[in-house]
Amino acid sequence: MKERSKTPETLDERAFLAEYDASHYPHPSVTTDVALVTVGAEHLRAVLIKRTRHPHLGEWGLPGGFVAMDQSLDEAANAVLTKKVGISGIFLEQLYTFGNPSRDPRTRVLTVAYYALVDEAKLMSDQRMNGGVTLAKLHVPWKGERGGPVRALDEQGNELPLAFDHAEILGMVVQRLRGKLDYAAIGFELLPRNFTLRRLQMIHETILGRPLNKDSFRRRMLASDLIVATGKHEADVGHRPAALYRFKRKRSG
Amino acid sequence: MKERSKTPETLDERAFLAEYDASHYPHPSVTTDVALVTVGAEHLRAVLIKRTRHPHLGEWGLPGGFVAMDQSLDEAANAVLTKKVGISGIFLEQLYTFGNPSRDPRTRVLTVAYYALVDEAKLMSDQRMNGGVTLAKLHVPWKGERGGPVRALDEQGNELPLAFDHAEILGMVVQRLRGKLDYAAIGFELLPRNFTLRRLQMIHETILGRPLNKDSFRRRMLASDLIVATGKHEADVGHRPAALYRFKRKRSG
DNA sequence: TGAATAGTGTCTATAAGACAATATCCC
DNA sequence: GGGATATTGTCTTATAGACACTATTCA
Repeated sequence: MKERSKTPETLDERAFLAEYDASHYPHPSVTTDVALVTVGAEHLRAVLIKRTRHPHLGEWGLPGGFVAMDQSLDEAANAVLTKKVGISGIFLEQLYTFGNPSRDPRTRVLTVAYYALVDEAKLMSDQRMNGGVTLAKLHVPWKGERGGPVRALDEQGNELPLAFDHAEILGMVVQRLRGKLDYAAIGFELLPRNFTLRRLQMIHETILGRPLNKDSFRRRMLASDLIVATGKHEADVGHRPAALYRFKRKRSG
Repeated sequence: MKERSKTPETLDERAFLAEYDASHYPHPSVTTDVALVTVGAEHLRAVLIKRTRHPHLGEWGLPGGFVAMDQSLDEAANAVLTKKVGISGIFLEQLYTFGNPSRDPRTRVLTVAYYALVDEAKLMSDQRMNGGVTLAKLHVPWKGERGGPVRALDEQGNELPLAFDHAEILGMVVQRLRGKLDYAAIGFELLPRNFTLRRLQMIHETILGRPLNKDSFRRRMLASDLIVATGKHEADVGHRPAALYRFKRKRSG
């Protein structure tokens, strides 16, 4: 540390201030928005909150909040989940940072977007979906990993207008999920602890938006070393009960 | 639109201000850092600039700069390339946003990291690598897509100490490149317009850090519909000259 | 001609898709 | 037993890796 003071003290200070004095520049506001995604029977779904303030009052937006000065981005995203949705301890990963200068009409607001994954049963178990909070169905108007905005629909299939650039953010979430599905263990984040291969396949099909070959899917999963048979089986299903599997957490070594 | 004004005007204004008045909160500084990467004979390489200011004076950092209030993040990253390295019109993509509160000892500084890819010949053609700017060799101490920081070395193999969290950023660049290589056309960004299959394979091998099967690589590339034979061949190579190929830009449809 | 790498052809192993047959549960 | 889905097994096809062989250039 001491070697650095070879440079004259005055220069050090001048240089230092030139870069760090925040008040020299106006700074953008920084928020984090979290797309909390789950997979229902037929659709990808995301938690949306009805805006009670301008701008985009009455439209639907992702849960979000400002990043505090002493908070890491991950902490800020976790805080959004806890405070706005009342859920924690789930898969959460940074997605992308959206910074178009005109994305918020008030002032310059960057948002560091995250996405979170959760089993639908866990999400619905508590009374989280009350007035102003909904679990919208996502309609993806493109195939494969092409990308682009998605639409949000309510139970009746009515369009829920999305605030800001949140349709883009949700679109990128779908794109990311489709891309990661093959090589990352994200399907399991959307299922309860024990699950059948059929349920897992349905998760994959819903994310990808296309049917998968059953034989091949089963073989790949069983060969993947990602899941273990629990020895248990379904019950009360009206047909031969399927074996229940569990996600094998990555080897501790 | 008129329905919204059911809410009293005063509430509108109060709500509006509560969210938008920037001065209510201190805001973090936001910079963008760009990892400009190329592939040399044996190594991945990245452009580094020697810091002439505190903190981390004398260490090496990625080219970077503040994001201006009227600039999109992409524009800010492009401006960094133009102003700090004197290059433009190359592949540039957002990587990740780093926001650990202690990553910069001065004040809270988020950085939206980008990575850019360029053909080594194009980079070296001009006199860009002068005092304080170097094209460091990257040493990746992990295999596959595990991730983690990488080290920067000069021509003699001496360690170039990296400032801030730039070793992590470069590590994530390598991770991203390895992940995208199979399904995205990024290899071509690192080559001149015309190239041989062998050169393309070397690019892939350098990025992945492992040898690839020649027959299989050639077959995959020729079947991929991503490249076209130009009809031309190498010259003056001391052995049978290889056919030159060109990247086929995505169909305009 | 020899060194060196490009390019072709063939064989084998592996994984995916298709399909048929059998198993097991609830009603 | 009948309905419904699980699970197993076999066959076919596509792709990757291995290897042998031929082709072409410069020195």
